[in-house]
Amino acid sequence: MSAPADVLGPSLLGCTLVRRLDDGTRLAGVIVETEAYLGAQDRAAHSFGNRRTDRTEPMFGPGGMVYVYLSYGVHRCMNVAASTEGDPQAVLIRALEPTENVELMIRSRMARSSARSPASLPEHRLCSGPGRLCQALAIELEHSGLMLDPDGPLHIEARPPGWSDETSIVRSGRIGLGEVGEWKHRELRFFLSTSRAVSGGRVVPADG
DNA sequence: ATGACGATTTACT
DNA sequence: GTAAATCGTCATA
Repeated sequence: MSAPADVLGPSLLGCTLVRRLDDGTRLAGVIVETEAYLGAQDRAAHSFGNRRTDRTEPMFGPGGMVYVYLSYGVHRCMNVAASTEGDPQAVLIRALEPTENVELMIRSRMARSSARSPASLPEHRLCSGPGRLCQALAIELEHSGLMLDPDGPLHIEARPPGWSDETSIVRSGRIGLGEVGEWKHRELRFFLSTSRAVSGGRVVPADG
């Protein structure tokens, strides 16, 4: 977790994000899409220019600290702080392939969105976006500032032994940014080309 | 105290 | 493809 964000981002693909509910129930999915935010120099990062506030404080924490923020007044997005304490880099988790307690995740999504029927939430769309996965795993603002911890509400498990999807990792420009100059086009989004659960535009750099 | 602004999702045309 | 929803955060006063 102390790797820089552009290294941590792709290395989280294939790992499993686990949400442990108060009663011990596990909601989980394999990470298939991430984005790196490089900190003080990155015009697209909340921590650009070392902007340090109550909200962005977790980005300044040690690698493995969770940063959750509210997007568009509607959605939560979860990040994991990268690098070391004081260097505000982070990796945004953008999509998962649901694996554990999927029925419960569907119910969690319905309770937190205007979705009316499970039919509108097929497995490959359940967690295919940063806001969606937070709905499915019941990730809230109150989780911001926690450390990833196997005994806590959130943690990340290593790739299974023999994981061999390294070759299907693809990169592209980040999604949904405003006017941030060159930073808009730097390839800091990482996803598995083999996954159907990645969000929105499956934009691959020229030739594909 | 107030006003502007989103690292998005959904429904509808 | 377009548009609306919706509120915490941040800057300014």
